[in-house]
Amino acid sequence: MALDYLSLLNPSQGAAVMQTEGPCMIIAGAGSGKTRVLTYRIANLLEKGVDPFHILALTFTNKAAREMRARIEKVVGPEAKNLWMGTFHSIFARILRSEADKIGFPRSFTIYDTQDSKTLVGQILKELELDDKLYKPGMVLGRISAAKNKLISVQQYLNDPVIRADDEAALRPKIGVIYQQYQQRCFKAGAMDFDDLLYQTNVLFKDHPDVLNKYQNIFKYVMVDEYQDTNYSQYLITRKLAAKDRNICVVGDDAQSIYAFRGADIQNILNFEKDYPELQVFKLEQNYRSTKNIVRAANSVIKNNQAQLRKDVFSDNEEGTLIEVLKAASDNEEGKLVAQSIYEDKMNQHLSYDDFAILYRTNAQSRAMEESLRKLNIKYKIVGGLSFYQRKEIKDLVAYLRLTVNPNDEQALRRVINYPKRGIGDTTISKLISAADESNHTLWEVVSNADQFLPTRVANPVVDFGEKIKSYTVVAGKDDAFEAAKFIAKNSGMIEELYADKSIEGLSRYENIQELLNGIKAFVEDPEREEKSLSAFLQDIALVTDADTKDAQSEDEQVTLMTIHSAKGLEFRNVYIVGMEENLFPSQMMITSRADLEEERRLFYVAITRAEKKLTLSYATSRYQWGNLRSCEKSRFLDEIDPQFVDFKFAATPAGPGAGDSPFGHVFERRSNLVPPAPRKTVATKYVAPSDFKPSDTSSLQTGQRVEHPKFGFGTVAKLEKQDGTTKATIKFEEVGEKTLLLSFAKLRVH
DNA sequence: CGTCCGTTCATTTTT
DNA sequence: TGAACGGACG
Repeated sequence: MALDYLSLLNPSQGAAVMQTEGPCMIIAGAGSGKTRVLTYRIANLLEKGVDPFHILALTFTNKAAREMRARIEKVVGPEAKNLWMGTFHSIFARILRSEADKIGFPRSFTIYDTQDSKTLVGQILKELELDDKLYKPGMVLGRISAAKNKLISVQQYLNDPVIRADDEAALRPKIGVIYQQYQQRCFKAGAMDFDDLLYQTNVLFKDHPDVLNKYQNIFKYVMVDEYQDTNYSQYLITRKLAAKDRNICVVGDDAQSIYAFRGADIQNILNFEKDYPELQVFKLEQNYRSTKNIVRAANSVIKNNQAQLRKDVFSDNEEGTLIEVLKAASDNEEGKLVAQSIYEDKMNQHLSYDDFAILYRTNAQSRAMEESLRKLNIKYKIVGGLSFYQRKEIKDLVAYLRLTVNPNDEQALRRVINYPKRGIGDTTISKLISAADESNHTLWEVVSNADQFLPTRVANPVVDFGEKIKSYTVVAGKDDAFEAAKFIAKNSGMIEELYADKSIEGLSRYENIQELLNGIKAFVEDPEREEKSLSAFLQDIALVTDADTKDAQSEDEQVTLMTIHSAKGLEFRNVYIVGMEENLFPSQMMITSRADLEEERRLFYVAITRAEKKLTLSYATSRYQWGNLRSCEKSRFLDEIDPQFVDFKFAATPAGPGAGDSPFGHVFERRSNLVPPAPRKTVATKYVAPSDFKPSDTSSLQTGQRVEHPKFGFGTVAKLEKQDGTTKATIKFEEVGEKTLLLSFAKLRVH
């Protein structure tokens, strides 16, 4: 039974859904039902008899891919499972795995996350003894990443006179050499970073036309979501894949391109027509999300941009309330006004805190907001903090798992070679590294043959460590991911180490490990998974760095706080955009060039169009920045909004004596009824060492003895361990809990 | 081998 | 302002 698409869609949506053959571009304004169109378009293809295995749909986030798959499944049923649908990175990681041997990588290659990459760059900088004032890992990695996204190989980078001149002008002539080292080290470690997943796919398709041909035949229909955010590398992949059948459909909105700083090239969407002269263009211009006022205000802002595709977004929704502008004397007061406004709106209009979002340009702005929300007892959540997989303890265990699957993974090896402590110090590690360098072996090869490089005494723990990892590899070869991970967590000593730590943070670290293990269990027990190996699990999580994993578990209603960037694609009933100040939004670093300023403006456009019913903008006339108070001017963007959509009444300068623009005045009066009860002074009974403190001889110290420490106070000896000639004492202190001290250093008085 | 303390540095970041 | 990192020191 054929679906009656046209009754479910407006005319332009319907036309885009029906046009299944040939190149096609859908310009989808904010809130115009883009996902709906993509969903039905794929459903339509399937209904016409196209095999789901022949359809490739690329997104930028896992969340987007998951949501779309779910929606398609609702329309067409379980067939949707067979679609090639996922993020660029996950789809091509999958392809690279099966073709890895063609480009010289192991099938089980590791994916380095940004932190691994940064650490590796840092290590290379150290080894090359470069000036750390000039060469910052983040900055260097940025250059390397930009090069890869433009498909500039190491050789091209080294030979290009323009690049060379650029780097030399910036007094950083060694970037090319670092790039070369970096790629070599990744290759040796059997690792790819995020950019490599796309870069190496291009290499694969370029050097192996037969492979390209194979995938051209598989992917008869290619679809790309958020096309305005593609970089050159992604652009070329899609162009190559679609070269044969030319059934490529891209969806995007040039007005929402906000990732140029990460290599996204807005020209990809502006020039799409040049690649495909027979292109069909559809414009989705009706906004179903926001009120007329919000949509029109957004339009009035974006029309200040020159580089854009013509479109006319409109709304048939109610007029709605005017946009409110709040003016505050300081960042703290801004927080107060926003929190207050949220509280009042919630109460007066019977809303849930889930209906509210506070958006800001920089993460640092969240602090003032959080404080004010807490004072009013408003629950909130911050999107985009460090995700589960970035926590130290999780990265530690994952490093063990990575090492088990790919022992050459240098970053994982260095992370856990002495964690938990097993007597392999920094000196030993440096020796191993230089041995690896000189003998042209991988670090792992040197570690597993450490007795050939080091004197036996120091080599022993290293060899033991190597044996341990080898035994893990064996376990992972026969058990599923859960059994293997459980074994490794226990055997490595991590569980014990974390369990011993009874502090609050220690407890939560222990729980996080349990949660990771639970996650692996769920992975293994998922009936739809074919591969249940450790390797499969690692592939799965390497690209799920996002906090988007599970969000459904939010118990209480809460206000959402996030950067504008992370708000893209989301919508909220009431939205607050805070920090509308020059040099903050637009950012100071973006006001020098027209292109950059236009990107900031698009960012503002994205922010405005998140709101369904009510939009509030706020700014402060002074703000703490890097420790000192600076005065601020309101953002030029405020003046770009057509004033007929704005209500400035709350931004008016308060009347009355002493008010004016002074940061004080009316601010003080407000403060009085908001000030929380002063925090009770916690008088800590701090131990102070007596002036006559003299350490005693501890060579004959016994377990159970009572001792005194100049800093920690009184305690009892719980454990004594002799190791390599030194003695470690674990002492239970009355004030500060358990501490492990080296007797040779600790000043103890025996009682 | 750890801990403490001083120095340094601060956009945005789907993967 | 504050967090994150590296070197000195017990």
